[in-house]
Amino acid sequence: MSSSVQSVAERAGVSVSTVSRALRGVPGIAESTRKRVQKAAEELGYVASLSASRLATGRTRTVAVVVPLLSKWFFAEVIAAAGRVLSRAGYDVLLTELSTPELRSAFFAAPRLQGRSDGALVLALQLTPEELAALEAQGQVVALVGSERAGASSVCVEDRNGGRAATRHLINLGHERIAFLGIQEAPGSTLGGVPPAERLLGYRDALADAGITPDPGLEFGVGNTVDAGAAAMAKALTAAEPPTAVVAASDELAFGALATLRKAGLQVPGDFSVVGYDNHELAGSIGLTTMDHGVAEQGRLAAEALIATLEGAPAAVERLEPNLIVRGSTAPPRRLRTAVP
Amino acid sequence: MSSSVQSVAERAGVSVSTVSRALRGVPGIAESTRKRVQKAAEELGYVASLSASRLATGRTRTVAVVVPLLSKWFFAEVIAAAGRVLSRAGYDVLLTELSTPELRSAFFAAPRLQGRSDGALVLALQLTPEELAALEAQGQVVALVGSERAGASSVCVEDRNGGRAATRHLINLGHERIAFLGIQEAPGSTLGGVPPAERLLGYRDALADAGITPDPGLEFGVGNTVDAGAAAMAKALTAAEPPTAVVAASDELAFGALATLRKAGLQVPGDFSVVGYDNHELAGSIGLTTMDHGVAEQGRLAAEALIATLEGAPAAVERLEPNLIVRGSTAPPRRLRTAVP
DNA sequence: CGGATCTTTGCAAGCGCTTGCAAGAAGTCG
DNA sequence: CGACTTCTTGCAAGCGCTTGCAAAGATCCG
Repeated sequence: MSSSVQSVAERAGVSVSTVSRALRGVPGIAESTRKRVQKAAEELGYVASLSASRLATGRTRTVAVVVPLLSKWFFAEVIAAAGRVLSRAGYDVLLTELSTPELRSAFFAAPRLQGRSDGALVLALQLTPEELAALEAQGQVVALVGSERAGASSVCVEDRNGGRAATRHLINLGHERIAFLGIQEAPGSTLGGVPPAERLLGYRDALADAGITPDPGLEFGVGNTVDAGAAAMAKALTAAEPPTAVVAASDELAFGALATLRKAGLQVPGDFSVVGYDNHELAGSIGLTTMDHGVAEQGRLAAEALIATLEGAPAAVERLEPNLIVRGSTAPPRRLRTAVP
Repeated sequence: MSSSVQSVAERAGVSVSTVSRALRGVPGIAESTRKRVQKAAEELGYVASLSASRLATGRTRTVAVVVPLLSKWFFAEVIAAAGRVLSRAGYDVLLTELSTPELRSAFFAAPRLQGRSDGALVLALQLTPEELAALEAQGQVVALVGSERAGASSVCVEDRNGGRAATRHLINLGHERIAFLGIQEAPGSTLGGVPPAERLLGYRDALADAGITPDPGLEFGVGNTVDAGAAAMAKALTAAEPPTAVVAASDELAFGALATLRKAGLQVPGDFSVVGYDNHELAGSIGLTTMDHGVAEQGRLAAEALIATLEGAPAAVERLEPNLIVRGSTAPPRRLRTAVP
């Protein structure tokens, strides 16, 4: 169990350096010797000391995954996908949740990854240049998900196209009064986990494309929770000329919107259409039309990019195109449906 | 950056051992010396090498969190809560997802935690005695969530009481035909992440308490997903004498049930009552009556127990009592409601 | 068959920190 | 003021593995 290279060396009748090389598959060891060493190691139940080899090599074969909030489905899903890739490649996964501004600044103020990991996979946090520099100063190779920075690998989604596609879908169905529920961080928060308002811009693009004059009164910015979505939807319904459809910047907001609509006695999609964003695990069961942006794939790709960079490849940027998934929450507005039986 | 104790020692004009002790706050160093050393360290941007101190001490100050499936809300929530406690106590969190039987057996077959962590926090997996022994043989202190084993700390929920309370709530409202949607692992799966059917037993207890003869045709065992819940609910509705309420063994199943009921045109709670189990983050927004069993608290308590054990305390077992949270998905059955205006 | 060329192995010097032990400095007390 | 504590600090021996370099053996070829 706690046997050392020494003991294996003695048992196999070779030197420690031979044991080290044999067990790690370093070329330059006779196959017969290697076998003998492996046998001895096995008989002794030998397991190389991680700390010792890390100290000697300076590499940890560990990747830190840094995430703003673990309990959100999106992050859990990305981490899971990235984790599978990483552990298959032999990397350990160190988890760091930066759920408050204090934790965030403390994390970047001290060299908290130094000697702990070879690379960092940073999800969603919009890193300041200083923060990125801090990570690099700690010897971390960094890969980003959901943002882009010079010098780091990243995978991001063409959210503007996504917002546009979601909105265009509604426009194509005949909707003209379309609300937008956007994600906006609480004013005081410096967590900075929210990506720029690309989705909102896409929404405006689509309206412009269709020659619809945007109504600022139909754009809402709220926290990314079901309840916030419900509240915003309720407010939207009180407009002088209420919308007939809504684009939500996340499925969670959309779930809230659906709850409000149901409570208001409006049929979806009969009276009102809803399109979400994320393709949340529950979106399918609920029948929500939404934008899929390959959440698991983002994790996978980012992990692969990070591993590649760790093994010497240059940093790479990957852009994912979101995809509209039409389910049962969207349909032509009632006005048109009665006209066209 | 990559300065060593040496350089700090020289700069402060002391020996390396003094630096080591000064920086770690070991008693027996004059306050003035400590100050001087700290200053030197700071000026040099010195950060102690983790691998080196781990090698020297034999402790990693890392805890492995082992979980069957990361992307389920329950696990993410537990991990998040545990992670906060652990990192506040200065422990790193190493994440291991055992999402398939192959990964599980590979994990326990090799000493994968040896030298990587001091302890393991194992969620939901019902460890075999051999698996637990394997972890202990690797020098891990282990704490369990959702199961109980001799020699390990654990926190678990009185699920039988929970099932009973959920069911009793419906009985008190006047329901008599009550279905149960239970969680059952796929037959081939050896993942073993599912706790024993305590909740089902509680359901039967409650029926027995009320003198209702249980109808095996109303008990369903399915995978723990929204869709499975929806399907099972659909089947339940086709019974010769259909139920008027259902107890679901998880909120996810309950979400599925709600979807089916809505699709079937049944009003909840007017025509049908549903009670879930978990108090899932979305349960509140959806208005689901459910059993809360302090998910985050389980993580917190388990992490605290693990830390305590790592610091020498004996293993401890904590039992949580689940709590009924009444929301809008339960009401007296229609028969009664019309009788009692 | 002898020297040149590979191959295979061992030596020893790290990697950077911790810690038991002992020595020197300082303080205490009768 | 000297013997005895009590504090502080340094020495040096690890912790267990990796790796550059050189030596020893094996192989090859004219």
